[in-house]
Amino acid sequence: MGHHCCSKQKVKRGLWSPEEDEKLIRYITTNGHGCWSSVPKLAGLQRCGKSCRLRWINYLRPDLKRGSFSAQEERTIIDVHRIVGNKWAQIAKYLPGRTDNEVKNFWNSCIKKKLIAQGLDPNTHHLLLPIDQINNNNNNTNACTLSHIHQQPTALVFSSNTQMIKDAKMDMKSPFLTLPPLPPPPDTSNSIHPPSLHGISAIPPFEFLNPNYVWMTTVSDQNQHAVMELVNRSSMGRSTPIGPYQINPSGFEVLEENYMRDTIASLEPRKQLEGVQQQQEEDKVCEGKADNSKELRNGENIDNSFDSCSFDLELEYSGLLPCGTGMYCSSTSSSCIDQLTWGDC
DNA sequence: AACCTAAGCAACCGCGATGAC
DNA sequence: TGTCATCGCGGTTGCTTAGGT
Repeated sequence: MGHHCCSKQKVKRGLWSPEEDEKLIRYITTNGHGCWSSVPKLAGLQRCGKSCRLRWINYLRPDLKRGSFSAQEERTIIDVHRIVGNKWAQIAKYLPGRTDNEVKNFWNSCIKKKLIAQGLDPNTHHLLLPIDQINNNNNNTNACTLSHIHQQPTALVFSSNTQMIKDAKMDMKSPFLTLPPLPPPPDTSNSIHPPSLHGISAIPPFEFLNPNYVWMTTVSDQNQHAVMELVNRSSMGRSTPIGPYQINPSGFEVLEENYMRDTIASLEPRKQLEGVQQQQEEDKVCEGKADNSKELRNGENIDNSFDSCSFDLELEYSGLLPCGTGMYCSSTSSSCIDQLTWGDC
């Protein structure tokens, strides 16, 4: 049985033969596809127009990039998916040479499983399990606990008690340092807008990171907020605050977005930042995402998760990082947070 | 070598959006 | 304004292949 659009035609189904591919390529390269429903007849194919279109878009187009996805592409998919959800066509716009079908298949066969294995909900990108459960599973009961889920490249989950955060500044070389910014889609003039960065709640502003900077985190007692600062490595002590963020079990939340944006813009100006900011006003979806970051995890109100005397600072830091390049190091000493670094150890 | 299983991928299906009439 | 054809997208299916036993 053919498609409804070509049920009257006798059409072939299944895999395309090289001869069929050649016919379709020859026809489209010389004539263009025009009306897809007429393509099979004009090209001499026993296929329906829909099948021809799909074959061309997903496989025969000359600008397609074949082969496995790079770490950067994987990173991009995760980041955009966090914002737009299962909008594969929109995600694919950020990956030149990749099709929505390809992105979708890669997500379902690879990324989705990785995220689940890391205890992250692939739909919401939030934690599936309570942080303490993850810690217990790792059999690490030290007060300064780092739970880098083994062999899982895209997430880092760690917790520490309040006093340590107060006593020590956390110097965390971000795993995103080597990753380039989220590229704009090839054509931003069409109806598909670049995804807004507004409301990204589960991650620090990775796209603005620079190898010359390290993250420093302090905790504000009154507001129960953690303030993240970017500190210039070459002039330690001269910090450039990016925060404040509220750090909650769901991740980071920017409390003063304009402050962050202005500061970041001065550090790492992005060409498309203005467009992104405009889009922030329109992007209701992302507002919802931002609200989600305030929502409960395991039924607890976020405010309640910060005990005034002793709360666990929990950072969910999910982002793409190829296996092996982001080995996470931890010290078990009481001052270990000072020594938490990514990389060489 | 044969069988089984899971992963990866190409293709199909169904539905909503859009535009022409 | 309603109907129909077409397009585009997301979800799903099923085939192929690689790896393990």
